[in-house]
Amino acid sequence: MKQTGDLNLVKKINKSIVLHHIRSDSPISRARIAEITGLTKATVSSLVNELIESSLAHEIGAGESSGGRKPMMLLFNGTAGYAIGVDLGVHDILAVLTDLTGKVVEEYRVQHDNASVEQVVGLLKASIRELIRRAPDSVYGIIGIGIGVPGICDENGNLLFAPNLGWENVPLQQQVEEEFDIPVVIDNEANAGAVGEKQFGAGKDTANLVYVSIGIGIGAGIIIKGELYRGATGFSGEIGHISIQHDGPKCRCGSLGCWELYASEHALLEKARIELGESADLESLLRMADAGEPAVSRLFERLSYYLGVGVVNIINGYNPDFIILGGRLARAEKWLMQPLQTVLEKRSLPHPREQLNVEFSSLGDRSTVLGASSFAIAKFFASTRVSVEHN
Amino acid sequence: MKQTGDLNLVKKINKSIVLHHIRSDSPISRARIAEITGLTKATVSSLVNELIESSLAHEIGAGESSGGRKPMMLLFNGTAGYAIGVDLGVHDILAVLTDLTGKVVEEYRVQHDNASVEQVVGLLKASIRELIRRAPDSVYGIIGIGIGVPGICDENGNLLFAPNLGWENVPLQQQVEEEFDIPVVIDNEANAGAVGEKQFGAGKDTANLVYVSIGIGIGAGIIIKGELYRGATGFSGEIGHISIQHDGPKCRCGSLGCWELYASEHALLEKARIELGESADLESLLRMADAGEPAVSRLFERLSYYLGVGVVNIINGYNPDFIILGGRLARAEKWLMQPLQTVLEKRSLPHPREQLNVEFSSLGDRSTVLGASSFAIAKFFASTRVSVEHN
DNA sequence: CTAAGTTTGTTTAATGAATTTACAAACTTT
DNA sequence: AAAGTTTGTAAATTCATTAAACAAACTTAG
Repeated sequence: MKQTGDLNLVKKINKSIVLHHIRSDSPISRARIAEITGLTKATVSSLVNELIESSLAHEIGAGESSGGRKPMMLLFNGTAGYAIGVDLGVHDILAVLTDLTGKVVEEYRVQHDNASVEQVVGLLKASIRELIRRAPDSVYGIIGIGIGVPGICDENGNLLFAPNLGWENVPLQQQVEEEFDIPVVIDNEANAGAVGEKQFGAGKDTANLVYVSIGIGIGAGIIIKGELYRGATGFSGEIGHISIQHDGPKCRCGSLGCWELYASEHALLEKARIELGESADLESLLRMADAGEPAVSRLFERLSYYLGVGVVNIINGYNPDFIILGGRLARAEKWLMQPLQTVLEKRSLPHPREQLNVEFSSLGDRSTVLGASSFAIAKFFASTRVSVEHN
Repeated sequence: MKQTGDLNLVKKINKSIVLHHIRSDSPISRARIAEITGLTKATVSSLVNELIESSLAHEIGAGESSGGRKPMMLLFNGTAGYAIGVDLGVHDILAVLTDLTGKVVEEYRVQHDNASVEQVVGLLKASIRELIRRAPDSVYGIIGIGIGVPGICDENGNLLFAPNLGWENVPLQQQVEEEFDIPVVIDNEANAGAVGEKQFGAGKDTANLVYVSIGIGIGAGIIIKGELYRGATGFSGEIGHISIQHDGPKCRCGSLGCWELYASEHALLEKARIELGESADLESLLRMADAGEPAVSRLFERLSYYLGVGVVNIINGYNPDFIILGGRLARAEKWLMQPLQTVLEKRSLPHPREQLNVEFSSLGDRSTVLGASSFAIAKFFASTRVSVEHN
């Protein structure tokens, strides 16, 4: 049912607002918070003191006077607890331990051969266990685990379908929650990546962005007005299966001419195998391009073109003001960026484009883990203390 | 700045919840509202009495007892005020006067030849003036005007670009507001249509739907979790310009192979001209198809195919659970539905499709006006309703 | 037909979070 | 040193919700 209003809600809202400012505008004084929120100084004072009480904020001493008594500056206490973010990849697992600000303090990587679900989930749990072991002591301990997966999930944290892993219907959240008895959030790796970029990457100051993850397949995470947008059933952005050629080759999804048949890493390697007469991986293709092999540069150029076609569709369909390209293929930025820009300039509607920015991810392969950890932190603040939204 | 919490907000929230139930579950008793909202009987009683005070609800007598005192049933007072909804078309204007429940009480239609912006806006104002003249007396009078336009608008109600009208940068909201001194909302006709369908049409029980308006161009209105979704810049869903053939014919938008080049009314008529050797309008094509002309049926069949290709893109990209096809081409439902369904079954991902429904609009050409009027009503309740005390 | 139980809706007192007003402490400026 | 500013806390007030009590209106069991 819908949330009704009462004093509890009022306090929750205001505490959330106060904490938000301490988190994002720190160091900041009580008086300044009162000024920008419109709350009275008394209210802010009381809420801040409760936050200090619960170790989420602390005073760090007096600041500069502006003509009167010196303000007592407040800081968010990022080390009151720690979160774990995991990127469950098709061939490897990347897990990080972050503090409550999202800063990475420990990292753990492991390859897997994807032999069986049990084995991979076992490795996943082992990674988490290792990071828990390494976590510093803190007031709240490990407050949550976020996992980004290469597939679609439902709202209960079941991994419904992960084609590139070959998994179906794995109750991942339940399994991990039972193991560690810590709140777990599962979401698509592109959604996590979008949040990661929004929070820590190029999209920091943007309320509307699309993160396109170009790996073996293509996925997208869409953030509108600061919030992750999921489709009707909780998983959206199967954007790799938007057709860019209605009579193109058949895709395993049933449709024809899907974008991901043209612009994914898989598509690139396939084309390379055909045109170069031998199979190569992305790393060697990059080396060959660097060495000045024209056939390979042409491959990347062709890929950029198709990438651009799909990105134009995103622009026209979703109308973001920032597009961030990530995933494994982001390493080829050098070869992709310029031709991509050309396609966009030629093909996108003038109105949406005006204020549009396109960039490759600056977080390397960490977009997803950072976003996943961010999910865990958000859940902690939503359930325990206060709800966190806005911008 | 963000809204902080105080007692005012609490009351506003709860009053809004109570009114919502009176609007949608009426006739309903105070006790029942308390039961389903979780508010106490005392609170509900107090809020209901204020709503009655301000003429938005009234008592209609006792209902059936369920083993105790008979409940006093409440009704929403739909005639406390009236709203005007307008569909500004490329060749005509349709305007309606509705009560606060959205029920149409007066209608006004007029053709226009789109000679100049001034002339058409003049006709628009005349239509509104006529409906205001015809409006019954009421407590609040005309509470707002909503206008659906065939183009993209910004949040200030400026019509930025309407290609099929040939208009650019018309401050429509301002012009109409100045004329009548009544709050005005401007939005895209497809957005309005989506809201109309959600409120009064096939999409009543659906939280996630896409309304595709297939007219001279193609537009879409997207509703996610009951709310209209607009892109970053306040106008989204230029879905007609998603490319379904990356190397297709050039579109005026700059891209190639846009959907609307294949599946709009304009595309159909163009194809008809070429294949039949003479130009015809939609109405005559429908007559010819009814008369059994195989060349014409083939035209519709071909159109359905392209329609399907784009709809599959919508399904994969937005993941709605209801798609409603409206606009002028909805009249061809008979010829389009079956082949369209075939394409969808063949081409869409299994997961999204499972719970998907596709239907043609049942509101005829009224989806947009009803949605537009609904915008006006929503604006009234969002701004005025709660602060109607102590006038 | 009466007594007991139920349901509805109002009244009254209590709760608690924010606001308003006042004020002390700590600065800067003149 | 006096005057003015700024910060943060304290006390009193406000007000919407809740909780508890209750009267009115109705049904049902015996």
